[in-house]
Amino acid sequence: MQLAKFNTYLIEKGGLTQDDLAKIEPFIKAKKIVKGDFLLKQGDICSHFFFVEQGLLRLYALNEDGKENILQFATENWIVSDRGSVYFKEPSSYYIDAFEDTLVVFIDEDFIDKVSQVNPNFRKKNERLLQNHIRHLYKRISQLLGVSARIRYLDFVKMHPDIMLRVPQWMIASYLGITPESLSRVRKSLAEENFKA
Amino acid sequence: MQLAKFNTYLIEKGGLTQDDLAKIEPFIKAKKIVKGDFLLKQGDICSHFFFVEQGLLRLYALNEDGKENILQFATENWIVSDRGSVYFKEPSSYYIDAFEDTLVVFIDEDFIDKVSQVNPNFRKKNERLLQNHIRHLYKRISQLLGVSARIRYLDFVKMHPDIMLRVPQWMIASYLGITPESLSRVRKSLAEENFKA
DNA sequence: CACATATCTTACCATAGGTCAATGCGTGTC
DNA sequence: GACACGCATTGACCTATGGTAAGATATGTG
Repeated sequence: MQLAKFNTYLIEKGGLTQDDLAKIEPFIKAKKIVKGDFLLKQGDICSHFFFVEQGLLRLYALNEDGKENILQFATENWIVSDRGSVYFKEPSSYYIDAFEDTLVVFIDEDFIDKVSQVNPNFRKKNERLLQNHIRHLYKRISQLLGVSARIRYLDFVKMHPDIMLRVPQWMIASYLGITPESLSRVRKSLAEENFKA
Repeated sequence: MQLAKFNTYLIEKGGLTQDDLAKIEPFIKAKKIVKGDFLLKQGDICSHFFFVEQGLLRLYALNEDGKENILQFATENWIVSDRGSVYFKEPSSYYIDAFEDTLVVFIDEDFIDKVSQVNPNFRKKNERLLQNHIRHLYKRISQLLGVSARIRYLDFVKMHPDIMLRVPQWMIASYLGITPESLSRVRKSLAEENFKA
């Protein structure tokens, strides 16, 4: 299986060398999953981090009325998981499924330990990635706390133009925390303003 | 300066021994700050993680109309910071200030490296703490996406009864993403229901 | 005590966004 | 072409929450 992106990721973000890569190659497990397949369901204990080599995954929760709240999209080079569930072996509250046929690299805690043995810098690099992830989550919370749906949408378009093109609008609405109808209205009002201007 | 809680934290959460503690003691910097003091302002580069030995800090953003959005409270045994700013040396978008007189332990990147040299397990433990933190942030996002103000409030009361008693209601409203007036109404309606029941 | 300041509540109205139902539109299938 | 399906839009109406302004309450300070 060709895992060009995962290898590049390990080199650029994880600080590994080509030599290191050769050593850890045996530990790498990847699998092709098809659109609609689940990698995690509510109640399961999440066993892996999932790196997207090619395709598109989504992480979401269901609220009491059965409505999906999309917490994250993961396209190429993204890692998605219920990290809490992996680390603390607790049942997850979330679902992860594939919205496109997706080539996924399965990363377990063990893998991180092994890579760290091969290259001790890896743990520190990994820590930086986590800190960066936390930063993004803060930004998202900050937006949800104090920013209108309209602006959140504009921000999403700017930040994730690629995802815009790959998922239906109702998923973006779910990610933004509004209904598809509301998003449609926001888009209409934006379009009208652009026309006037 | 007595740092009983920080020491306990390093032992219990960081996996250090008493011996380790003795070795790193010289690197520990703590400082008493008074109510109203800032540890971080928008535009600054955040230089430390802040461990609260005693007192109460808050992390917040200002939106365009100058309204505060409180991202996090930190009471005893909590660490708060703009981690992105620390790690990537970028200007912060946030403020951190003290709402009570607070004894703060200043932790820099260097400190983490030093402790890791003394006890190599520390880095891995630290990673777990980060993953746990991420889990909480996901929970918060999930709530903001799909849960009413009323339920978010009830959840806050259950999760943080201590903070309830130490900060004014308008700060809790800010943390929940609503106005103080709305929170007042939520509380009223809850009170009425309890009276009926 | 008189006063100032901060917080919380209440009442009234405004608005963003939700709900429901109908319609339209594009694509795939037979 | 005819139909079904998933998605997006629209309109009418509803609800939660926001905005404003006025009191009420509490606490501190001279």
